[in-house]
Amino acid sequence: MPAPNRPMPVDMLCFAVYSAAHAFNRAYRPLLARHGLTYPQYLVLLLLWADDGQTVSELGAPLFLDSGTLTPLLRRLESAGHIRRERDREDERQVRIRLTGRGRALEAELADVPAAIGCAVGMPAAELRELTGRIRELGRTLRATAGSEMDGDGDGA
Amino acid sequence: MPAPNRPMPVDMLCFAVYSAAHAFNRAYRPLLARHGLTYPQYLVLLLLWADDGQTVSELGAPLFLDSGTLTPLLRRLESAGHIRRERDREDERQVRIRLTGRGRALEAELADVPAAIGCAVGMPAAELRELTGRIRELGRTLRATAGSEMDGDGDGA
DNA sequence: CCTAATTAAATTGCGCGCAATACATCTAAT
DNA sequence: ATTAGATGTATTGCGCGCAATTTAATTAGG
Repeated sequence: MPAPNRPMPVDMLCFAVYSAAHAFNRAYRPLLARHGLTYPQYLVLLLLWADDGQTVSELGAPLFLDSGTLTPLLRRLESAGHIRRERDREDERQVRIRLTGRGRALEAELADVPAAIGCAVGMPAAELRELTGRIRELGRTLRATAGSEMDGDGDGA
Repeated sequence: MPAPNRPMPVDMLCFAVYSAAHAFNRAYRPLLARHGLTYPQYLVLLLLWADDGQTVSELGAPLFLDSGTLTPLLRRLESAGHIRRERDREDERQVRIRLTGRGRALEAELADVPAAIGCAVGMPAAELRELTGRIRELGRTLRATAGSEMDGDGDGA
């Protein structure tokens, strides 16, 4: 009889993605910790530096995060003095997130972070773009399939 | 003067990996939740099905997880009746993790999970292997660079 | 108008993931 | 044997991430 041929984490696409995500988190941690930031907080700041005054939902959409995650995260950014949160005058349901001077100043202080991470990745720009595109496409496919019950006969990623 | 040319999450490799990891988690969730399992718990069970009686450290090594994460996770698997935890007679520092009958039975009950995920990924086997290998290599590179201070001039992944 | 349905945030509860620390056991060196 | 160091787990504290629920504000319908 043939061996069970079980999928092992080390061989699985899902696990490669899972552990690479943790590896990125660990790479960012020392760079961001000296400013008291976490990686998800840094992502939110990137969005705000590009477009200040977004609502919680507008920030959550590109990050695929909801208010359950963002509300406490934003509260921490607020108590650290990086942002302010104010109800929208036009629609009081919404909360607009605005950078403080301190929050804006962080952009310059963290300007070298992308280069440091790029160095840690150690990949030519072209390959980096190509790999990023393939993983983004993977995410899109997974999100598209999610919710619909699955019982096909794929390869066990 | 040129635009600031800020890195945006949507364009970054780290974010593609981050959001793909969450997408996998969401894809696994409904498949595992009916058995009361989480994705990391499923990874541990995969290792145990292949080799029962491993120590906490032996389980943690391939997953890049330490006892701070595994101890409570294993306690939950134990109270769910899937595993037993017993101190090693030879070396009482170590804790050996052994499947119960219930834990072993889960392997058959979850046999269709890999296929369901493979279907959600929707990728030819050859491409799947190639992409898995590239992301694993990315993780290896990041872990190798982690710890050493970085201040090069990469591309901002 | 006034209600019903919708929408935006916030809240609650739980399970990671990890740094830092504590504790027990084992090993080595004297 | 005693002690010092190393090793394996456990504990504590904090910040996500997400499902489920709640609250408040807006919109739509009658």
